[in-house]
Amino acid sequence: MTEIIKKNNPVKQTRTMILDVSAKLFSQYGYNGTVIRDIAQALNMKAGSLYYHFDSKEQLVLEVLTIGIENIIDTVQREVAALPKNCSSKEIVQAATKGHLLALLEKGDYTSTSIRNLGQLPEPVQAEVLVIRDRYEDMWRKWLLDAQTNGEIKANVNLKVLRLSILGVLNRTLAWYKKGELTIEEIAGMQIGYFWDGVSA
Amino acid sequence: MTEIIKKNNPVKQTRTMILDVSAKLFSQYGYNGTVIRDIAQALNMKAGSLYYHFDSKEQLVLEVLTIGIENIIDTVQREVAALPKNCSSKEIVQAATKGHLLALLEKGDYTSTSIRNLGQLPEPVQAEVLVIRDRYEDMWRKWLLDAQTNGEIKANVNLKVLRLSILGVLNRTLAWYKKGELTIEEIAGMQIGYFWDGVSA
DNA sequence: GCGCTTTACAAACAAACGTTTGGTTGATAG
DNA sequence: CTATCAACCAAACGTTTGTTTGTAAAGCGC
Repeated sequence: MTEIIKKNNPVKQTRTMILDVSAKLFSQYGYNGTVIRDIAQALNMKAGSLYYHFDSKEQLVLEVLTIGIENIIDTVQREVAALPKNCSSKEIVQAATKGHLLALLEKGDYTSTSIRNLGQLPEPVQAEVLVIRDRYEDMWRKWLLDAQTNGEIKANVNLKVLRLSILGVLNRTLAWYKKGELTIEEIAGMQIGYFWDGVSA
Repeated sequence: MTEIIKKNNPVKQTRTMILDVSAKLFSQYGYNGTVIRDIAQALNMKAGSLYYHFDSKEQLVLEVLTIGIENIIDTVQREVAALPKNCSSKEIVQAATKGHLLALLEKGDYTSTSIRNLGQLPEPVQAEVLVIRDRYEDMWRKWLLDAQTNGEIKANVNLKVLRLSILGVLNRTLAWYKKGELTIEEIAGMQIGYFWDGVSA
C-alpha cells in the first residue's frame, strides 16, 4: 500500500527550478554553451547536487525540450477546441497561430532550443524530439489540407511550402518579440492576415 | 615596391578550405559544439596547424560569419541591380528574395550560424555581426517603405512585422530546403506570392 | 647546394568540462 | 533520543578543450 505524500514535496519544487533555469540557459547559450556549473550557480547550488535530481545533462535537456513542445501542442489544441463548430478554416488556422505564439513567447525558454539548435543536441535527444515534432506538424498538415479541399485556399498553392513558411514565421517571432509592443493576438492576426489576404493594395 | 605574387598561392587555398570546413561544422554543430580538432581532422591536419592560418577559434568564426552575410548582401544587390529601371516594388522585393535565397541556400554553411545561433557566439563576434546585419536590414526597410509609399502595399500593414516575417520565412527555408525538389526561383516566387497576393481563394 | 620562408606536426599546457564519490546537514518518524 | 532519509556539498576523477612551443620537412630565389 503506497502512502500518499501529504506535505508539500520539496523535491518537485527544486526539480522545477532546475528545469526553468536550464531552459533559460540552454535557449540563450545553446546546449554545449551551457555548463552544468552555471545552472547550479544560478540556483545557489553546486554542480554535483544536480545529479541527485537528474541522471545526466542529456536527460535534463531532453526533459526541457519535451515540456516545451508538448506545451505548444496543448495550447494550440486548446485554442482550436474553444472555437465554435463549423467555423471556417481561416478561423482554425488563426486560432492555432495564436496558440502557437502564446506557448512559444511565454514559455519560449523551453521551446527555442529545439527550434533553433536541434542539430546540436545529442543524437538520442534529437530522435525523441523529432517524434513529438512530427506529431505536431501533422496537425497543421490536416488543417491546411482541409482549407484547400473546401476551397478556402487556392488550388495552386503548394501546401508544404505554405506550412513551412507559416511555421517559419511563427518560430522566427521568438527572435524579435518584445513584451509590451504588440500583443500576441495582434501579431497572430497580422501574420495570418498577410498570408491569407496578402499585403498588396 | 610590392612585388606581384605570380605563382598560385597555396596559403589562400588552405585558408579557404579551413573556412569551408569550419562553416560546415559550425552550421551543423554550433560554435561550442565544434572543436578545433574536428576541423583539423576533416582536412587531414592537426589541431595546432590551424593556428598558423588563424589566431583563434573566435577569429575563425568571425571570418566565416562575415563572409556569409556579405555574400547575401552582394547577391541581393546584384539581383536588384539587374532589374530594368522603373520596375514595381513587387519586382524589387521578388528579386531581393531570390538573391537572398540564392546566397542562403548555396552558401548556407556560412550564414546559418549567424542566423540560428548568434547568441551563442562570443560577445565581440556578436557585436561585429550585428553591425553588418543591420546594414542589410536597412535595405529591406527601404524597399518595403517605398512599396507602401507608392501604394503597392496597403497602408495599414505593419512594415516591421512584415519585414521580420519575410526574413523569417526566407531564413527558415534553410531548415527544410532540399536540392532537386523545388528550384530556388520557384520557392522565391511562392513565398513572396503568398505574402503579396495571399493564399485565399 | 644554400639560405629563407612557408607550412605543418608532435607534444605539451592549463583550464574547463561532465560526472562520481563519500560525507554532512536538517527534518521527520517511531 | 535515536534512526532514517532526502537534499546538498566538498573534493576529486578522467577527459576534452583551445592554445603554445619547438622542430622538421618542402618549395623557391640565387
